[in-house]
This record gives sequence, structure tokens and C-alpha cells, in this order.
Amino acid sequence: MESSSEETPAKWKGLASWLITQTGHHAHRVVADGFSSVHSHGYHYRVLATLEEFGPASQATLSRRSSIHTSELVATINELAEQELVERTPDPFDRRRNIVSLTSAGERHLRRLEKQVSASQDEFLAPLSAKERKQLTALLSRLLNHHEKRAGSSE
Amino acid sequence: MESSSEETPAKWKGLASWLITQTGHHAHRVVADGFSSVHSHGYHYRVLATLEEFGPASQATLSRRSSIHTSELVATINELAEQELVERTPDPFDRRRNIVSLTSAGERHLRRLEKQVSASQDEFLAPLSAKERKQLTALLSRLLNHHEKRAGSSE
DNA sequence: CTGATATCAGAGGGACTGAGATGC
DNA sequence: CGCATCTCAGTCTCTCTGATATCA
Repeated sequence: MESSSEETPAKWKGLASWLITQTGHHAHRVVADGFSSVHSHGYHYRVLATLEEFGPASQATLSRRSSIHTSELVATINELAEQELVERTPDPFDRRRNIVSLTSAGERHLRRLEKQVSASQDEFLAPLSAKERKQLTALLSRLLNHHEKRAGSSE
Repeated sequence: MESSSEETPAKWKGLASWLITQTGHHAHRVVADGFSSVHSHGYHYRVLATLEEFGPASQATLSRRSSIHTSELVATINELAEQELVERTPDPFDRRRNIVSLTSAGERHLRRLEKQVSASQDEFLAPLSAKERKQLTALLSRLLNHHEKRAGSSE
């Protein structure tokens, strides 16, 4: 057999794109596991947090603010409404729209999710110092900003 | 309408896990587009590069080295073999195994892919200076290392 | 018998597309 | 009419599981 346990990693594993997609997968896994440990999902958190920050909104507006596709938002809101964490009420001024708003149970659930998110961030960033975490988020923000602009301008 | 074009981004968009998964998606898109512009795929590159670096190997070994699942490696090698970029020959000493090796056409194709990869890295990292790119990859390497160890030890 | 190998079929989640019905 | 909204159904890509046949 060609060496069983330890082998030098391939050169291409040093590429920035490889490093970032892989760490991205780990980050996603850690956060998703955190959410499922409190019987929730990332979409739930994003919707609840967005509602609290910006207030009640139609699904279309909520979709833009939360970066969740409208088609997925339908299912997400169904699940949240089933647990009575949000309310879906018709807009009296535009009968196409639903106004989605946070219930008090939703706020309480959001508090729990925020604690969970914060714990997950810590678990994900464990090996880095506070200063390094700031460096990392600053670099990533600039990259993300750059690519979001390019996507927005060309479409 | 609740403001059409510009709106302050939600607070949770500053989370490290969000930043990294999103930039990861952009990185993946840039690299995948780069590969498809030369009629190839990420798996093809990873297999060819791994073969060149470590030499001919069975599919199981190749799977470990390239971090591509054996079940996907089958299809990937089928595609590469169809273009005669790799050869699949039975191992005379272990008849369960195929020895996969690079052809000279495969080496030439790899040269092209390497140029493409390098261009894609540049496109992805465009807003960062050389020093910042090093910082970023160093931080990401430490994160990835940490999480790979945790995954490996618990499984 | 156990374990490894190669193959195939399919599940699962996440993000997106397209079409429909309704209403502005 | 064109356009926005909500909903549903289905696609696509990546990753992983499970089952099978073969062989060490």
C-alpha cells in the first residue's frame, strides 16, 4: 500500500480558493450543528434576526434583506409560523403581500439562537486570537464586498 | 416599497461564518468558471495534479490524496480516460485494483489547467495585496488544520 | 471470515429556475 | 398591458451512504 496514515498534502491544497472553500464547509458544519442542537436552522435565524433588526416586512422585502430566495422563504416562513415564531398577515394596502412579523415567542427564540451562533463562532475561530479574528474578518469583508459589487453590476 | 436599492446590511452579515461561507461560494464560482472556460472541472484538475505529484496510484489511494470520494472518482476517471488524459490499467499484483496513471496528453492538459487556476486565484484575490494574501492563507491554513484534526480524531 | 477495492444507485442539503395564479 | 408578489415544482451541483461483486 502507498503509505497508510501520513502523507504530505498535495500542493494545490495551499491554494487560497481551496483553503477558503474548505474552511467555509467547516464553518457551515459547525454553525448548522449548533442550530440543530437547539432544533433550528440557519434560515430560521436569518429570518428572525432580520425581522428584529428591520421590522415587519413583506416576503419579497424579507428575501432581499436576508439573502434567502423567495421560493425558500416560503417554506422557511411556513415552519416558523407553525411554531408561532412569526406571523403572516395580509397587507391591507396591497393584497398580493403578506406582512411577516416577529411574535414574542419568536423574539425569545431569537435570543437562544444568538447565544448559539456566538458559541459556534467561537468554536469555529478557536485557534485564532482576538486580533487575528479581526484581521480575518476584515480581509474576508473586503473580498466579499469586491465580489458582491461585481455580481451586482453585471447582472 | 421599503427602500428599493440601498439598505444597510443585517448585523449577522458581519459574522465570521457568514463571511467565510459567502466568500467561499465566490471563490468556488470563480474557479469553476475558470475550469469550464477550458472545458474542464475542479475534480479533473485535482486528479491530474495529484497524479503528477505522487505518481500512479490505485483509485482508493487517489481518493485519499485528492479528497475526492471513491464513488465520484469513478465518474471523474471515466471522463478523464475518455479524453485519454489518464490510463486505467489493472494491477497485476492485486486484481481488485486499477492503477491510474497520467498520459502525456494529461500532462499537457494539466499545464493548461494550472495556468487557469493561477488566473482564477488572482481574480478571486484581486482586492488584496501580496502581503494580505499571505496573511489570509496563513490564517485559513491554521483554521483548516484545526478542524481537520478534530474531524479526523473523532471519526 | 475480515477487510479492501471498484462500481453503481440514490439520498440530502443549499441555491437557483420556471411557471402558475393573483393583484397592482 | 407590464410588473410585483407568493407559491409550487423541479433542476443542478456537491457530498456522502448504502449495497453489491470481486478479490486479498
